[in-house]
Amino acid sequence: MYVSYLLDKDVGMYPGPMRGHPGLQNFPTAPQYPDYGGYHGLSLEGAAPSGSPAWITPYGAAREDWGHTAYPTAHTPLNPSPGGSLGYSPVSDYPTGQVQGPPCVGVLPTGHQPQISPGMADGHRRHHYDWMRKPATQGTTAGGKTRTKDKYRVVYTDHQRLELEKEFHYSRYITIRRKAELAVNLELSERQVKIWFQNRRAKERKINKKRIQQTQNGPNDEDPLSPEPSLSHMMPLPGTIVGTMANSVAQ
DNA sequence: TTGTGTTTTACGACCTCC
DNA sequence: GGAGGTCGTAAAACACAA
Repeated sequence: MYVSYLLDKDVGMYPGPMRGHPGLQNFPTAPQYPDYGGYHGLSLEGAAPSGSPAWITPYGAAREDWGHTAYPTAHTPLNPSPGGSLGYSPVSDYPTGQVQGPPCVGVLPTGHQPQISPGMADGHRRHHYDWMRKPATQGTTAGGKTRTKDKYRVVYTDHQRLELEKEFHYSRYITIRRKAELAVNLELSERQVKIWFQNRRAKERKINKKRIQQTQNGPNDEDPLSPEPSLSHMMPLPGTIVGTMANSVAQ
C-alpha cells in the first residue's frame, strides 16, 4: 500500500484529457487521483515495510518498457507456486529486456510469511495479510460463475488479487494486451479482468471522494484512508510514471 | 452467535468514440 | 454496432462489536 500511496501521489501520471484516445475515452485527468487510499485486503506493507518501499522501483518505468527493467522484476514470478504454469513471459513479450536486476520485489513472500511493518503491531491491522494466508480454495473456481449460474460471485484468490493490484498500480487502465495476458495467467476471463479494473477504479474514486469530503470538513481530522501520510516526502521517482498511460494504450 | 456495516464481484443502463 | 468507460446496484463474503 505504501507504494500505491506514493505512486498515486504522482498526479502527473494521468496527463491530459482522457477523451479522444482510442480505448481510453474516459481516462481521467490527473487531479482525479490526488491520492490513493490503498486496498484494504492487499496489505502491501508486508511486502514493503515502512521505510522500505520495495515496490517503488518496479513501478517506476513505463509499462510498455517493462521489458527493460521494471516489468520483469515485478511480474516475472506472477505465479508464486513452485512449478506453476502461470507467469508472464517478459522476455518474449517485452523484448530487449535485460531481465536482470534485483530479486523480485512486490510479490508474495516465499512461504507467505507476513512481514509486519513497525506500525502494524498495534492491533488495528491485525487482519492485514490474513487474506494472503487463506487457502486458495476458490482459485480454480474464479472463472465463469455469474449470477445466473450456481454461484452468485466468486472470491478471487490472494494471488489473483495481488496480481491485479500490481497491474492496477502500474496503470489504472489496462490494455487489451495486458488484459488478455492477465486473464490467461490468472485463470480469469478477460471480462472479469475488465470488470475488476472498473470496480477498482470505482473504489478509488469513492475513496478519493471520501477523502476530499474529510478534508473539507476538517483538515485536521485524522484520515484513516491515508495510513502513511508522512511518507509523502519519500515520493519516489517523479516523472518516471508520466507517460505510462500513453504507452499502455499504444497497442 | 448474531446483527450490522463494509468490501468485493458482477451486472445493466447509459454514454462516448471509432 | 462494438468496445470500453462511468454510475448505480445486487448480493455474497467478510469484519467486528455487542
